[in-house]
Amino acid sequence: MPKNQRSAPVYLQLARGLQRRIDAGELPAGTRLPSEPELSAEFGVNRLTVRQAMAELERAASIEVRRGVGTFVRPPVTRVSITVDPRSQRVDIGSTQSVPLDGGPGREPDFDGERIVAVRPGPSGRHDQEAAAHLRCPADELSRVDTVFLQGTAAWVVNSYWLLTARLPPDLGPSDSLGNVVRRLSEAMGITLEYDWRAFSAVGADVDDADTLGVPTGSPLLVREGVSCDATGAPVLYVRRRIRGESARFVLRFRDGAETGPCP
Amino acid sequence: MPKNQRSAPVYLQLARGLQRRIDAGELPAGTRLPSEPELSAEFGVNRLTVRQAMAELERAASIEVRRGVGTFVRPPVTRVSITVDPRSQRVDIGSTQSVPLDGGPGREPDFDGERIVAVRPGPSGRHDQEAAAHLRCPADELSRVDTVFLQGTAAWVVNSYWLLTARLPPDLGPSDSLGNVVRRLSEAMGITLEYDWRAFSAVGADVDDADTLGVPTGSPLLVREGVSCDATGAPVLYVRRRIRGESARFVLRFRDGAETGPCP
DNA sequence: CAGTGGTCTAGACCACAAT
DNA sequence: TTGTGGTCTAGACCACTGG
Repeated sequence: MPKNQRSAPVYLQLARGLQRRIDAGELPAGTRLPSEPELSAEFGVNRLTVRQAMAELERAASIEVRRGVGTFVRPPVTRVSITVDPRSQRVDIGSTQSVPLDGGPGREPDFDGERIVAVRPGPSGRHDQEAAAHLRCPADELSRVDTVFLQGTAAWVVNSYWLLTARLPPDLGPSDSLGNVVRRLSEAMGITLEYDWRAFSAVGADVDDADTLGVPTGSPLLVREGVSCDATGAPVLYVRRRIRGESARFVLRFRDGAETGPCP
Repeated sequence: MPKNQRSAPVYLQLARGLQRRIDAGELPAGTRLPSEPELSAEFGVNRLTVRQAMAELERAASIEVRRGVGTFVRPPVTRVSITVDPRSQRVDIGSTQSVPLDGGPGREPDFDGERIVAVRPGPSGRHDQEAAAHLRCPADELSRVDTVFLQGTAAWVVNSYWLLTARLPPDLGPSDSLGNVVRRLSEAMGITLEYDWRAFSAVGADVDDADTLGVPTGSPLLVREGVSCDATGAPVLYVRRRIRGESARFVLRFRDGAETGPCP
């Protein structure tokens, strides 16, 4: 319906054709597609062109490519819902959820929780400026703490905290693990943290996050960021969480009672 | 820091190298990168390898590739914030915002608003099952209304509504435009719609949405979906909005007063 | 081992934007 | 017209997975 000039590139035609067959149920979830050489021969195009089409579908999360094995039609995504009551403020939105990672059976979680991967005093990256603006202080007075939420060996959330270096607990270090880092920080600072604001947005994974999360660059991530403040309202902590797009969804409920239909 | 087996592919080394120089401010926003043949010669690799690296950075939204012109370092994203008061329920979260599209100067909006692009009675796609589950009715009794939010000629939101075909206003059709479609539907049904729930998640653009929004397949989209119900609490309308990731962010404020620091 | 997808090369033609 | 990025080919070697 939308754009339609001249003829679309071959790889797009191929991708759309396959996508259509997937949508129609003609290629149900789990189906193995023909191998790249086979498709290449079948459609009379170069293997690279086939690969380009496959890359489209993979980015659209329609197929899963397994090296050395084959490519398969993906099942529809199932997300974990993290429910938020819009009336009760200061609820800790989705801080300690345990989430079943997709990818099927056979995953034995050997560790669940938040793990610190880096503590960097001083400016050290792309988001320091924003953090400084949100916390209304110079960027060079801030430290950044990076953590991941693990389930088993796989990370499903990467997390960055910014706070004044002066407030950073000295005993905090990499490979320090387990438990709620926010609570840890809050106790170390002797402050009760309150929510100021939280925001939701979507970004593509940058090269680093993609690496940490084990997803391709540009993969959709759900970002939840915000500022926490002390009892006087002074901003103390800026948090920026990047969650694998397929993993979670935040839900706001507006009606009372146990209105539990087949909701999210 | 994370993964590090053997040596990374050339295209990744190249991409990371450039990304590092961008992050360091060595290649400020707006800088034009050398052309593909130039980079190809400079690093002694094939042009396709260079292109693969470029594709990585483009998916990471670090660079912008302009056909026939060149590739340029992107400025940091600036989002429009759509603020939500978590205490006031049933507020219409971000329904009628007008948003300045990125991409620089020279865009004269000739039309802003919601425009219907398709009205399809009966099952017609991938999300019909979910819609039916949310509305607790058979999928073949539902109709789907697709709309886009335009600014000028560019779409920044694609929207799908599901409701009982029996409730669909007969005078609703494609190229029907302007105004708030939800209000229109609500009036036609003679029902006051209330929020049941709304959820936020991130997905990659599928082939269709990518086409409509003019973004590459797999681009991060912020999804806001939910169910509206009538006064008795019966689910009536399921909405699924896909918003270009770079365009918007939803903000929840938890503190009272005019706490307007350099917030989101 | 054979088959799969992942990377890379060399070369070609095209559509597009600026001049 | 020139130079840019977009598509496509033919062929090669590799790393991984499974039996």
